[in-house]
Amino acid sequence: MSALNDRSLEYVAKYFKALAEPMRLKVLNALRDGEKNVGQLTEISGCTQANVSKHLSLLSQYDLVKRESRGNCVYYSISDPSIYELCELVCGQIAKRMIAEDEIKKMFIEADTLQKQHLQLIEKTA
Amino acid sequence: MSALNDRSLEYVAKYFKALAEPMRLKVLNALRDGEKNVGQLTEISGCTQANVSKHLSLLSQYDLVKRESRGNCVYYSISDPSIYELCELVCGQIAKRMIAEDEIKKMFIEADTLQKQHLQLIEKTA
DNA sequence: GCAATATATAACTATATAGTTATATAGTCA
DNA sequence: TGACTATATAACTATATAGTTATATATTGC
Repeated sequence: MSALNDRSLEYVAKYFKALAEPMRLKVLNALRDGEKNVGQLTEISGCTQANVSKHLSLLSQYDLVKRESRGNCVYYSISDPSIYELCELVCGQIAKRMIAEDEIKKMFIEADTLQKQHLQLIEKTA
Repeated sequence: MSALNDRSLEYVAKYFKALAEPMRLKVLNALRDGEKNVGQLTEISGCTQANVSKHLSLLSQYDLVKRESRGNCVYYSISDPSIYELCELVCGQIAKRMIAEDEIKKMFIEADTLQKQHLQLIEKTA
């Protein structure tokens, strides 16, 4: 990453872009416990078969998944488990942030409760 | 990543999306050796100041960069160096692939050379 | 206060792409 | 061969956003 030229940056960006889509992450997540065919992935993802096929085609283009047709089904599987490392790094980041958010939320709720109690107290004493 | 709900996937996807842009990667890359102000980043990136500002604002939103204004300049720096781990993982992937591509290219060039030699041979013997 | 500089933002255009429906393609089994 | 099932693709729409220009907002030094 020290002296990446524009072409390489372009390449890296495209790779990230392949992962920058909830539906594709859902598909990759579904493939964690082994290969699945398009029908299964369609069911899991909850969107149309056409859409799943399109996403799989893109993932396949970036070698994120392997394609193997057996019978009249096509089975997809993770081609390189290191993508999960990526996801875990990101999830780590996000977990940190969510915890922070939760703490902030709690503080707000506590503050809110305190304020309400305070107002009730004022009402009573009035 | 075992049981990520849709909201989390959305979150992860957005994080990747922040990294899925060549110009933003260029900026992050430029920040490897320490903080830089918007002017410097504009010069390095080779695009307009407005565009750099917009990208910085997005990176800032995802806590990928820290913002600090001193004087009438605003200095940005990497807020979490673990993003470089991400980039290195991706670069590793891409390096592998580029080597593979190069090998394929070589094979084509060799095949091409062979074919030309073959055709010349045919011409001569004809 | 006023000029000069640095950064952010608003408004806009152009482009990419996620999702849809409809259709094409390919394999299976009768 | 023909019906049936599974997958891929074409054509389209809607939406998001990268980049642009012009302008607003700070901050500094006079």
